[in-house]
Amino acid sequence: MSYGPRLKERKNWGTDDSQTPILHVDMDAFFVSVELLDRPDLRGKPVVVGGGTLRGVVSAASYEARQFGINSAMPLQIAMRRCAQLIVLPARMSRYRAVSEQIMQIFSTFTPLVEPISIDEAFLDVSGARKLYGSPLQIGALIRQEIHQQVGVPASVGIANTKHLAKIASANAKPDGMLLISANRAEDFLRHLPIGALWGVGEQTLKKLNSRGLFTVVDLVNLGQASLEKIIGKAAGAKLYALATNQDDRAVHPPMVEKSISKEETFYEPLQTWEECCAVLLAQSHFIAKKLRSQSLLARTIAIKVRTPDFRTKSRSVTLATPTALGKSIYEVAKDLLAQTEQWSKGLRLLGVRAENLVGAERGVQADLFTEVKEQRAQKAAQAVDAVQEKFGNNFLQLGTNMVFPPRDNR
DNA sequence: TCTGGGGTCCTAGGACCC
DNA sequence: TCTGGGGTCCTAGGACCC
Repeated sequence: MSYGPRLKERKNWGTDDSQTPILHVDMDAFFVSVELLDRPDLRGKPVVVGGGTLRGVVSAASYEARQFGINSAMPLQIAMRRCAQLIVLPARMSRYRAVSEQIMQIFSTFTPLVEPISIDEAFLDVSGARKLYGSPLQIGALIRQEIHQQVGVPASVGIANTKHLAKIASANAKPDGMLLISANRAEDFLRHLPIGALWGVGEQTLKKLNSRGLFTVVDLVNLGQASLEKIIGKAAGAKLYALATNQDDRAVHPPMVEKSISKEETFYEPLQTWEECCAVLLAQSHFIAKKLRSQSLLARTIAIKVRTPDFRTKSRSVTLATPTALGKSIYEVAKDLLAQTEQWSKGLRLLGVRAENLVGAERGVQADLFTEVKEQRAQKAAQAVDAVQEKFGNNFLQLGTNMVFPPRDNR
């Protein structure tokens, strides 16, 4: 594979980059690319990174794997069926995060206006970098070069006058390319795209629009905003119409604070008993509490999510009088919510907890923290009991209010 | 073919207040 | 007593993105 600056030749959407200050930089098959850094022997082979269990899905697929019809979000079982020699690697998130930080660091040497939108992509506004580094096109080429030399993974760059178009441009530049869409060619470029290429159009929206004979962006433009709003709702309609006509004045800005924190797990064997469910909720509640405190946040609303073996999903939530960042409080609330659903008795394929309505922690957090320390001691005690139990058999033990039972793996 | 986990945003109905 | 209208908050569920 060849790296370095190169402009996609297959389509020419202008060479005038004077009005296109927005770059969207997107790594190609990021997780796989990072794995290949550590496993060069796997280059050129069909490789995917995917969830560790049989219920997992493909997180990233090498271009060789894609030739077998394998895509991200595809169930692993199907992917393996499509390609017998498929190499499946488990995800190593901490490694990907480290590489991601390295890449974001490179971005920040070109402009302070960097907005990461996931682990492997970001928007950059380079309007202020012209004098130092050249035109957007030149900056795009430099960024690709830097990422290649310093990190060694391929990156694609889209350059346009709006965020939305820059994002679509980078998608069209893949793999390992760069695409500029000049401002005066923007609407022309959009018109020919299938509706599904627009950001925010998923399977459901596409089905709705296709069933009404709408297939390309120009169909949406001709339909008009009012009619579109009637089909897919007011907010979604207005948004989609704006994108279809390249009206997108969102600025590139540094990331906002998180609005929710959640932890959920899917179980190969559905959870069957109340005790199992509670144990999962307890661990998840503590995980969330820790994360809340590390960001000095309190949750006003606690929600749980359950999914039954027939893939039906339910949620329950409650808003507290006093916001909390305390594992025990979150757990108690989550347990009550679970009791309300009565879904757990049917067996749970998925169970999760979410903290929403986050507010900055001010006074009163100290007391919470102290309680948490006591709680950690209690957990250590519980672990000790677990150890004893592992030695002496599978009878349930009662310890204070915590039901202790053998870990899943032992059954 | 059988569907992860982390998020964001929107809708619609009901409660409540003035 | 038999019933308005606007605003805000809460809850459940759905669509979407990476």
